[in-house]
Amino acid sequence: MAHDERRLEVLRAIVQDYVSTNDPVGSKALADRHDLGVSPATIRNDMAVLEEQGYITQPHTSAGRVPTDKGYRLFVDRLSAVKPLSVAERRAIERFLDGAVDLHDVLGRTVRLLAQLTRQVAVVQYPTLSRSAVRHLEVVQVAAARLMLVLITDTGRVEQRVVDCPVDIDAGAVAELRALLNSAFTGVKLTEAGDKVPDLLETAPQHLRGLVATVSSILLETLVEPGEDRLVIGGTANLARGSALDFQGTVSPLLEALEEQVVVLRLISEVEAGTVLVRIGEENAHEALTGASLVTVGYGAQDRALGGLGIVGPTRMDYPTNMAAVRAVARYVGQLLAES
Amino acid sequence: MAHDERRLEVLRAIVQDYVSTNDPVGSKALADRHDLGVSPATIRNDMAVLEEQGYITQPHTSAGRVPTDKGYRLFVDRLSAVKPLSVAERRAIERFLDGAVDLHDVLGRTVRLLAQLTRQVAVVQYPTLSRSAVRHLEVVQVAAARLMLVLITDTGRVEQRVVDCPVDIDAGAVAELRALLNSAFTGVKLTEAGDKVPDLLETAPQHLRGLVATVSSILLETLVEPGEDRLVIGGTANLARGSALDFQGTVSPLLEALEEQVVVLRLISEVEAGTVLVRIGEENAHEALTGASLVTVGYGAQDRALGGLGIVGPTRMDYPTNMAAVRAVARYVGQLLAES
DNA sequence: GCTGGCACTCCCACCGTGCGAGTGCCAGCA
DNA sequence: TGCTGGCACTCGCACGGTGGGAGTGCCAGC
Repeated sequence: MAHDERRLEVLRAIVQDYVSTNDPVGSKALADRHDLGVSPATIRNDMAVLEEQGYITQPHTSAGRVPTDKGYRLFVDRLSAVKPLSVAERRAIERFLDGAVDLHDVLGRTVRLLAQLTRQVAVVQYPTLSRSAVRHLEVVQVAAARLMLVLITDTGRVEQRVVDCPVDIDAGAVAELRALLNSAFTGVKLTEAGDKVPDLLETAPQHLRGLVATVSSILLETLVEPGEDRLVIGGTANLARGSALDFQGTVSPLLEALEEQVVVLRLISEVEAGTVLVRIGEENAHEALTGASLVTVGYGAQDRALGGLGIVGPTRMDYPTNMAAVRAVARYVGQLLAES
Repeated sequence: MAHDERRLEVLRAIVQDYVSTNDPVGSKALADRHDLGVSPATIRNDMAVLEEQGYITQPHTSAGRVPTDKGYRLFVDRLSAVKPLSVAERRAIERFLDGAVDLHDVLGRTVRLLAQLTRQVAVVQYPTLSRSAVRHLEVVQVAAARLMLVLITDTGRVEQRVVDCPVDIDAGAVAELRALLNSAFTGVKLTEAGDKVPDLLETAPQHLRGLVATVSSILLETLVEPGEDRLVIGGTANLARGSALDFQGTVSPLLEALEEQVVVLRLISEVEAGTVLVRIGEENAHEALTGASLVTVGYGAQDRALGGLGIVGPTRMDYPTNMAAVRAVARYVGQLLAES
């Protein structure tokens, strides 16, 4: 029916106006600013229906309407097209990310870029260890009975662990150990590293067995485990900035949740490369994220996501633009990392 | 003169009361809450003098007095003793930091601990590269003409750089290069690494010269340079929390400055191990830090500071307690890192 | 040099009010 | 049947006036 379409048009107009002005929007303002072809009175009727359906609400009688989470959801799913970035923005992305010297630097730049582009809090996950493979394992002797294990993955991550050994180790053993570990693990996915351990133990010369066992267990325990994933966060100033109003006065619970990392990590790792995922307000089970929206996407090669990135902001945000920015940045980062 | 002493006592009382209540403190309240042995009228006279000397000020007529930056300075320098930590707090420090698996983890825990202990924003610098020595240099082939250089320092830092080479490299060359670099640089301080390059180039076999030159220059350019220092920041939620009032409404400039890192890094690296440094309000040249105080200290072995750590908060903070916390944490972190 | 008393200042919280934006409903019209 | 203009009603909010209270400076007395 034509009615339904117009109602959706009204909802779209409400979302757009509310996002840009931050004021509850009334029927008259809508009629003025949009070519809906009907009078305010008609719009009022539509609004009443939309309200009954739960897409909009009014903060108090005789105020304008505000989209609900459900309203934003409908808007994102059916009423908006991802807005292409301007040439200037594309150029800014390139300029910002080019010249990065290492993974840490790439992700640091990415998070700043994303924060600047969207004026929201930006979040970037380090490439997941669980989807990475071993490129090289280095063993460095730190003290007589202490080794440092350095894992270099094919995604460019470098992780270190200190291993305490029961007995002193001589330099020759270190070299042997290094060779053994590399021949066993190089090229192996971290999730499958565990399967290689029995073989490794068998082929290891007698005098190294104990050492190899200790080292492998540390490797598996501390590196393969999920929860070892890292997050870079930036643009928190954007939270304190305008959107104090959007979070009923205080942003500190949200900041705490962000610093805690674990909640956001769980959400951000449920991504696919290329598909932008939007979670709105109450859809985020966690309490501190009620009232906030996440826009996330996986980055990496086409076939597999190395990790996720995205933004966190008030539910009242410009979804089309932000989705575009997140997607574009992820694409560019994916390319950049594929090269190295 | 006895007068002067009592005046200082009055100043101390003002600072203490103001810090704990956040209300401008009047003569009557002072007389009630402190045993100054004189009447409010006398205190008023002292206050008038203190105000004339610039130690306190009143927000408006008929309000109580508030310490100025100068007043806090005097308080910190002469009127306060660093408050020893409670046993529970000491135990909390140990419990919090024990079980850290690597440098990243240690510093992450440190920053959370410090933020929790002081209820301020905590800042921890990675051990400065300029004061570190090379423990090991690893060279990993990433592509035909691309190497990854991994630097492991004696302070536990691991840094990586990607090096693009003009020509393809075979595996043998990589091994030779690794051996050359390690024999030249292992044990050498990063600041002195430059001096070793001429020797290195001379002893390098003909066919590796070009490669060695490329790699060394990357090493020196990107790793020895200052500005490569890193910062971990935590507890920003504490900023948004109560102290919104302390920063004339908005904390976002301060958050921006923190994320920028460079300003704070400059301040935090001017530390000595063991000596707690306090910078109050206007003393911080940078605009965004006006209105904020920094309490910093170097951590590391007794003889040399590996890096700095500290807190950032409103000028209205509990200096004695925070100074104690910062010092205790630095000491503990120093010990922890000395072991590894 | 300290003290109590006193007059004065001035912020702030409180309150009542009018305005305006916005709504819902209704009768009329295409 | 659905859209429209009109109208009465609601209610939040900005606004201005006001009283109380906390705090001060000064002064005379001890």
